[in-house]
Amino acid sequence: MSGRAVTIAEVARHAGVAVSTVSYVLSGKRAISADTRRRVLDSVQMLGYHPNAGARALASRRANVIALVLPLRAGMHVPVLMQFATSVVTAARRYDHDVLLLTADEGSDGLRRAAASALVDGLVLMDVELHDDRVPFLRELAEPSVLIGFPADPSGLTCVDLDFTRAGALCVEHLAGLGHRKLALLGAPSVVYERGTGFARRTWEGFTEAVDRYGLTGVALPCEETFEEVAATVGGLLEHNPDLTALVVHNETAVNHVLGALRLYGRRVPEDVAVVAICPDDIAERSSPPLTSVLVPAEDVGREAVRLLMDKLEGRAVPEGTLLEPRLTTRGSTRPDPA
Amino acid sequence: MSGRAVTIAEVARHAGVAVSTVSYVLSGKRAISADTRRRVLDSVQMLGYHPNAGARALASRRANVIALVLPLRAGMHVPVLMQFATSVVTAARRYDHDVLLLTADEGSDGLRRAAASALVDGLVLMDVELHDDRVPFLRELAEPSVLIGFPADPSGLTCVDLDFTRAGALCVEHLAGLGHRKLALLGAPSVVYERGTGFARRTWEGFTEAVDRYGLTGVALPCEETFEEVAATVGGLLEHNPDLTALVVHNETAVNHVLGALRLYGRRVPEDVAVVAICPDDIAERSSPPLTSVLVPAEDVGREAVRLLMDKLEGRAVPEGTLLEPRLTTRGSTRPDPA
DNA sequence: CCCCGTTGTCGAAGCGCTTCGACGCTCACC
DNA sequence: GGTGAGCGTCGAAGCGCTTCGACAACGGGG
Repeated sequence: MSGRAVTIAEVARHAGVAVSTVSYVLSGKRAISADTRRRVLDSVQMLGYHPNAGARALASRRANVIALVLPLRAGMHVPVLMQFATSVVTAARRYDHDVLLLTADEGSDGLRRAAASALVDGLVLMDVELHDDRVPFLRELAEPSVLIGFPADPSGLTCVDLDFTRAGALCVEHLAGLGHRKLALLGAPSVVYERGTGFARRTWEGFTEAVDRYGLTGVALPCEETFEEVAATVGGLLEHNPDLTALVVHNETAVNHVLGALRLYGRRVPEDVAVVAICPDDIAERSSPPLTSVLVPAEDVGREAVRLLMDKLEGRAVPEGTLLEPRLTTRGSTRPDPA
Repeated sequence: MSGRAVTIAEVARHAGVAVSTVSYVLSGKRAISADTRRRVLDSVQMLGYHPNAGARALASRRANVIALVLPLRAGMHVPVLMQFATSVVTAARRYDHDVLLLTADEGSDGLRRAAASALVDGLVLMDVELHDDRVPFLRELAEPSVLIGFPADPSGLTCVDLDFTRAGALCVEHLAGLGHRKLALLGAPSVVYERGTGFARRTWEGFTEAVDRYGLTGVALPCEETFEEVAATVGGLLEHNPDLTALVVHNETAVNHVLGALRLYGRRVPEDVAVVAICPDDIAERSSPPLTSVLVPAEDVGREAVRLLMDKLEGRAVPEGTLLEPRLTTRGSTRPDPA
């Protein structure tokens, strides 16, 4: 543990073989007799050998590290970010890679630094915005990258995300199936739309498109995140749309405030108003009543992003865009329209 | 950008000096004439040279990377974790270090791997529990580490945290100063206390101690996180303690439910019940009314952890325990007791 | 005027690993 | 019995950097 670290040379000596043989045993890049392999592996075990990452990176021109670039400011809900991060780490470990954490506030320079110094072999960027400075840079970069989220022009890139358009539509389909005719979407705070964050817009479009397709009436509004603003929005909505029977909420922070506001205005969920949320499962489950929801499959997206990056690292071709199919879970907040 | 990377040898050739001279210019470890320095720096600029991290690590026996170990499951509020993480990254960058992200689910083995392979020079562990498996391991480890949070026995380690005992006491002092005589603490979910998470207990102790010291009456309860459980807890509390005028809430997730429950029971904040929260500022500000709060200074804790780790890496002595002083911000949820 | 301490620079020896080419075997095949 | 194709192993050449010791060149003090 302490003192000088064990080197491959010591393992070789201990096992009575050449250094290169140890290397080949460990990498499996050449055939080695079962007998020799055993001896080497035993020595590795015995001496507690761990290959030096720097030396390995230098010689093999592969750091076995990928970068995970966090968004500067969360356009998405923070716990979801965290789920992404841990799922990326877990997935990367399965490919024997580690994860270097970068924040977006270094901008493209940070990415260049990490890539040019061969600190990392590839990059995963989270929460990419529609018009992101780093996108042109990534196109030029020799190191492969995968984006979580879609920029306005995804050509020449590799992007993964939940299919938010489908998610918005799915909510409408569920509600339409229950007989609701008049729906509303409460979305992200308006600043998020102005910033051009893709997922918020895409949900909005999916909602609108499905409402039209089913011949329903629907209204979509941005939604701020303090209780008072939410209450005002919900109040206005109910007042102007007395026949409203269903709400789609795509705003993790506000969703509990929405339920609070409905309580405040004496509307029961789901008897008077049905609610579908697009949010992580834990929020949906912890609400009262538990919410029918379409979850953001952070886990899956992270894993998929890593898989795509590994494919690119191996030189395999990958699709430009990967959209993950949303799944809706029915819980207590939706029920056939009583009307 | 693409093609082979620029090496120090190319810089040296371009500047007409020896490789070692370039190295010394860049590291500043030997005196170099202003003239030579200029030439070298120009060449670096011109060629877009970035030292190869692996080679540097190999030769200097310093990776210039530290590990950040995320908790397996959040005992603390997730957004706070994220703040920690970004502040650690930002602070590390100021010392010219990068951050490798590890999850706790690899346990001690993961730490050993990262340390033994010289991937990282030191470790920062988040959300350490009172009886953490990794603690004995860290004591033995040659690489220095800093813990965020205190284990039961912090001897031989370096730990940083907010002084939660003081935070609990500070809330009581604030309320006592406003004339409140009968207080309650709503804490973390009971499972957190059972798990032996230090910060939850310490707040509890600080609260209790200060209540005694001021000769007040106080009751402390764990608090679950669904609206219904919170409402039940708050309801029971109000019923059994009709003279209760103040609440301390140390549970970021539940705090909005607490406010909702108080609304539900017709108690106005702060007229009927004063509320002090221990939570991040953004939650306190976004509540209605905005909450008087003691914030968890994630930013400061992360920065301090990195500073301590850098000190250890340089061989400087550091204190075993560092407690950060809490600060209370008065907002709309507390006001002199009307009684 | 000589010697020695500074200052600035260079060359070369690693750091610990991967990988390439070489080489000695064994064995199947004709 | 000769030949060629694996198979298993070895030695050595780097990978790109840091750092140590050496050494000119230059002054200042005796």
